[in-house]
Amino acid sequence: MKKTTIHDIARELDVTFSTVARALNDHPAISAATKAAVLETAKRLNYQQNKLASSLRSGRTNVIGIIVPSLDTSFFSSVVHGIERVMNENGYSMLLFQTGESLAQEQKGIETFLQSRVDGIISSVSGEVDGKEFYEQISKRQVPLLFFDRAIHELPVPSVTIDDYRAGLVATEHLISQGYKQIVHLTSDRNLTIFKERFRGYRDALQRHNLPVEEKMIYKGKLSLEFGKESVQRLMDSEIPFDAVFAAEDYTAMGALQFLLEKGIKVPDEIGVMGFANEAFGAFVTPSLSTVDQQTIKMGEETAHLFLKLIGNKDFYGSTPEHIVLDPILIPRNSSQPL
Amino acid sequence: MKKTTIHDIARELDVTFSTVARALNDHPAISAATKAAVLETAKRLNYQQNKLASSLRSGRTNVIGIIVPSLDTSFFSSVVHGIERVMNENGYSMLLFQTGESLAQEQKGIETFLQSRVDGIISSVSGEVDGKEFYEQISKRQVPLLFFDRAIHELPVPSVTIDDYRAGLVATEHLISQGYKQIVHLTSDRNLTIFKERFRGYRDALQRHNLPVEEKMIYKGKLSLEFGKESVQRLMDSEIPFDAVFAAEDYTAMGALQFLLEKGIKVPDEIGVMGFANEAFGAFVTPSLSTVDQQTIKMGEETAHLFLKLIGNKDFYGSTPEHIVLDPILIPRNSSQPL
DNA sequence: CTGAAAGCGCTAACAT
DNA sequence: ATGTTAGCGCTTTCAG
Repeated sequence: MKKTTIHDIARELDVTFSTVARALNDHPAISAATKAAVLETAKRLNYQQNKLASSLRSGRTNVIGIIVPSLDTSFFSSVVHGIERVMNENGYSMLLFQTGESLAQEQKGIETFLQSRVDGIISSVSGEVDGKEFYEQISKRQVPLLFFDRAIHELPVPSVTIDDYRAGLVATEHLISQGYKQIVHLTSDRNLTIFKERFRGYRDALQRHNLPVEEKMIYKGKLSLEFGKESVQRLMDSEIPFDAVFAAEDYTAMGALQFLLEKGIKVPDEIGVMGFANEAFGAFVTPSLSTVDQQTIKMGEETAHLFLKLIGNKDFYGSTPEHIVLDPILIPRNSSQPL
Repeated sequence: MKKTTIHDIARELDVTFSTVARALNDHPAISAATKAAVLETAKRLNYQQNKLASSLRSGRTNVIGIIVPSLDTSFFSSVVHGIERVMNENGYSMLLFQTGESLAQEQKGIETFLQSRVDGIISSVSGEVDGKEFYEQISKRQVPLLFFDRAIHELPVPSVTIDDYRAGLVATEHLISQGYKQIVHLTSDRNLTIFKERFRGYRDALQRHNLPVEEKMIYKGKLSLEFGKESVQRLMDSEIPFDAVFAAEDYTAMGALQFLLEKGIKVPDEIGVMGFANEAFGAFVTPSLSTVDQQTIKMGEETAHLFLKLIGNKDFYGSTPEHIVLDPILIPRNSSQPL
């Protein structure tokens, strides 16, 4: 069963294929009668436009490429969910690529997208990317590029992020306002702006309230349940006094929380715990985990909307890039609020 | 800056474009010297193959389309994660489409994929699809199709699922083995095989152990935290005696669990609770939630492997479809195990 | 309102 | 080992 083309429809109706093409694209200069006939025949012959041919000729694919570290993370899958919904409503398809935080994969993804002639690329860069050269291969080709959450700030590229500095600040100030004074910070060892910003917020909050910022209170590692446990274990082993833990990610906070409870320490009365990301489990655990919400779906939607707005510009890289910064939402729960 | 094509490379090197094409595709009949020269020039001119042209001509896109209800669900995003990783390793790109459980969206996704000439479609059908006609538009076009998790069993299409019947059976038998005798089942009102199978397992487990299967113990609704709470509320209001709840999904189980705890009922001592899906929160809540793991990432990987295996066949629809059925893994935790 | 013709960038059969 | 040629199925100018 060969595939139906506009030539087949043309032959049936005894018109030329270019008339058929116009009818199918709802061209104004085609009579209603012809359009109806073409549409009917197309349906009857089970015609499906070949987008490859159409894109090759027109230079537009209506496809965008999305690069994320991993979909097996509620943060990214939720943002992608938001992006896809909006882009889809606006006639775009989405090619998806996971990097697994590897630079080689990121390179492969970009190349694939470029070769597929996507109309734009939306990326949240992996932890291994540093320097701007890497992503310049995209701007050199004049392919529209947007970052979300993890941006490369040296590059004049639009982005949608949350205010991680403010998030770190607000989270820490919340702990301080609850009476905690010796606050440990657990953060990532990856070289990512988001974590540096959260740390800056933590640091500034302490300073603002005349609390010391101490090396021994800051732990870096691979964010995870285990890292949270280990860190608290190490703190206790070295008998460093602390009365609260602010982790840059919820699983890590959860690890800390679990370890504390196992050791019979009362949370939040003796030690307060604060996470980051608003994972689903936070609301369900006991004590419920205080955290910061990143507005994931909104981030995706805003990213898509910004893309749609900018794609109209003839000169994407000529205009100064727009940066949308979403507000983090503090979600105080029981783990950080002693009576 | 016009894009470089094989013609540009050919001109530089004073060969024909077909020599360049061959060199680029590592054709055996091209001298090493020419290949090297072509590769060097390609790199220098920043050449990127145009996959649209190549696919249009060759009839293969190396793109597969994935249809899922929503990425904002840990189950689906996790499976997609597994599919993407494997397909990507094998040179495929992935177009992603979310249906939001809507038939109209599902239709749109299929059409887009067909028009994009994907090499295959992997789908987990939405709750609104019934009958096989819908998906026959794909088989009619001879485009390889695979189902995962939610399949249409009337269609001779390969699939990767878990044994939901067994899962329901094992989960219920576990409850029975723990001494529970009046087990409520909370399930979905959607017309999906997965839920019917879980129910069948529940029913058969009761019958096997000479326990009555009663209408009043079975609640159908939109699976969610709220539905879990409501159902338990209603049970208590109508004073129907029960000693365990088996929900077909973890959030629903969590709702039931929370409501019971709020009412001062001891879980698991007075009432046992069992969920389904092994959501992250289950391990963290108190009491920890017993559940059934669906091997999501493995499901994705198996789906991809099956696809890769079958795509080789010249006659996809000629051979009897292979069905891979994964074993559900019972994860007994505290919510179902009284001392 | 419709037709004719060119060409997007590549693959692949057929030559040489 | 390389060149020639003919499309893949469409969009888009230029004609009429």
